Amino acid sequence: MSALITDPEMLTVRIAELYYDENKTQDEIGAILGVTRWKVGRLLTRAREKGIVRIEIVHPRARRLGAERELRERFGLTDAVVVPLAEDLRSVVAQAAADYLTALRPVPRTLGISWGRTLDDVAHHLPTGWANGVNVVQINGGVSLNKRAGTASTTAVEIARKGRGQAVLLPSPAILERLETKRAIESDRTVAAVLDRAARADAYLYSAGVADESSVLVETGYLRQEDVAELVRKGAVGDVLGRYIDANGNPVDPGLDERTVGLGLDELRRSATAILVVAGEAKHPVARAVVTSGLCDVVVTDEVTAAVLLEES
Amino acid sequence: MSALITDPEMLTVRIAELYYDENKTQDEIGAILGVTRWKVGRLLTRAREKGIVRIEIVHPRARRLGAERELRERFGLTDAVVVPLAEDLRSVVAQAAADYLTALRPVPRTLGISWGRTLDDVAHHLPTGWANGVNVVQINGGVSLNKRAGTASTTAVEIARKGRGQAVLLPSPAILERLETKRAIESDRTVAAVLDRAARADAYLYSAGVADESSVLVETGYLRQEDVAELVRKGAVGDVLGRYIDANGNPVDPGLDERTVGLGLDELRRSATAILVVAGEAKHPVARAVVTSGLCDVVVTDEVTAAVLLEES
DNA sequence: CCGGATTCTGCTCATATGAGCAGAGAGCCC
DNA sequence: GGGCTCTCTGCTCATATGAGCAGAATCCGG
Repeated sequence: MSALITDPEMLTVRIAELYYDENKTQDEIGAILGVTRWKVGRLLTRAREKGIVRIEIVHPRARRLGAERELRERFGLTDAVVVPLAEDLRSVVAQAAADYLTALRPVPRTLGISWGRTLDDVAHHLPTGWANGVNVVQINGGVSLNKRAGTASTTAVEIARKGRGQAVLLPSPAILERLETKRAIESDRTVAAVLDRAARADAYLYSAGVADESSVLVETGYLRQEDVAELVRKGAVGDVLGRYIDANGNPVDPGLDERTVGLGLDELRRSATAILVVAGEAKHPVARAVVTSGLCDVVVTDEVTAAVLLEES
Repeated sequence: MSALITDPEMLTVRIAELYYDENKTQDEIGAILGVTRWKVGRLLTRAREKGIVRIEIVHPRARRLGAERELRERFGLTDAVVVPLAEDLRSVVAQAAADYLTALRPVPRTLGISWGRTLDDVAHHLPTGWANGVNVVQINGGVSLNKRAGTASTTAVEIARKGRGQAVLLPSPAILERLETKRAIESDRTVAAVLDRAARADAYLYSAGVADESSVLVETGYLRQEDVAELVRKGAVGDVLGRYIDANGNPVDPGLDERTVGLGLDELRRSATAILVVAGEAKHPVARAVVTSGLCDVVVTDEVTAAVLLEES
């Protein structure tokens, strides 16, 4: 076992082996290899930096804290949650969002949510009793017309139930054909009350949609494929709360935006706790738009999306 | 960032993340997650044990110290070197053997070696100046008849040259047809002198051969395929220094063994520093025989072979 | 519901460890 | 060769950490 190692990298490796595999003390290692314990310590630090020693946390619910820190710093977010890649990515990200919501302090009295598959997943992953008396408010329309109508309302109801609180649904279409109709609906007492609560929510939890023919807004009949194609031509990268935005986070079609019912983008921007949940390659462009334009304060996503967001642009 | 985690495993994961990814102190982590620092420490230990935290040393010349320890303990070896799996396994193991020899203290004044591909590889990987004046003695015959005659002698010469010493070759066939001839050769002054030095070497470095038609002893014409097949039928698993052994490390054919020139197995067993270098699946049975029967004091091998050796038998 | 066993808790204290520093050495430009 | 910077070395010292312990909590078979 006595040894005098010549090659300095080899020395580092041997030290790492003795320290991490055999867990000897740095002092002992120094004695064995004939170097001072400080050198051992320094070499160990370098081994970790150079990646000779790789420390990995193996768990489906593990997070990528390095990426999270970078996201916070780069985009001035209050928080970021990045999960490692997995088979069922949507589910893992939804779980992470659920965990985040559960751990969120102060617990929001009123939580504004959008709807869609992602939000529904989050709802399913929330534990019963994640809060004790939250009011959940839908912040964008779409209940009635939606084929997935069931889902849209049950999402809110489920989140509320598990948080031992009430759900407040927004009884309105997502987009109206005429501006007058939209104004009229907005001024209806029931709708106005909901929108008012939505505007004053303590936190928002929402996802974003991709601007292509598969969009739910197309699927549900609010828009035709041609409309979306036209929006894309104008620079749309996706939608947030039913509102199509460009890469800078601005509405691509102000007229359309005017006819969309629900919380406005500026109101969302004004919030201190707007949580974006987004996963998957298709959503990279929207995610980038939302994060860079300050539409969210917290982002929950997967490591690939995080890496894309962090690419020098 | 504030959080109160319920699920205990989740807590462990979060702690591991904060400790290893963010390198916060256990104290800080305790404060963040609302647990005592001792609990943090204990959970961290468990995380490592349970494999939630995996620490890996990534380097071609890294070793598997856990397996090495087990080998030492199980078989009463003075030492063991186990290298991770790689493309060029033979080369990695040879490198490891070369490293081991270089680091061996006290430096042997006389080193006995066998010959073959493995030993040749080791010779190539030794650095010039690995020792300062070693005498290298061949411990088994085979020089003259061997097609690889060049290799056999150059191996010894190269090891000696790089150790700034002299090589002593054994000028004899490996196996003789008649016992009388063998006795006669052995009593020849030149041969006897070499065998004497071989018997008194400070350390031995050798490999082992597989008992099948591909054996060098067949290739070189000492044995016929039928002979090897017969030996296998009698229980041969491979050869050490040209001597065929069974799973218990005993000669399978005493008559044949008698006619084999070179260091005897008992002499090898008596040595305090007999280093076996062995790699690859084909050699698992011989490796097992050698290691379990006390023919070696040190084994240098790959992790798969090590795992096989450590299997409960 | 009870005792016994096992696990969990918070603690003390000795030890291991890294930050920071000043001097030594190596490389390098003139 | 002389001065310059940059890295490397061995050190002091404050701090982080784990072993070991005794009491608390929990589990479990009767």
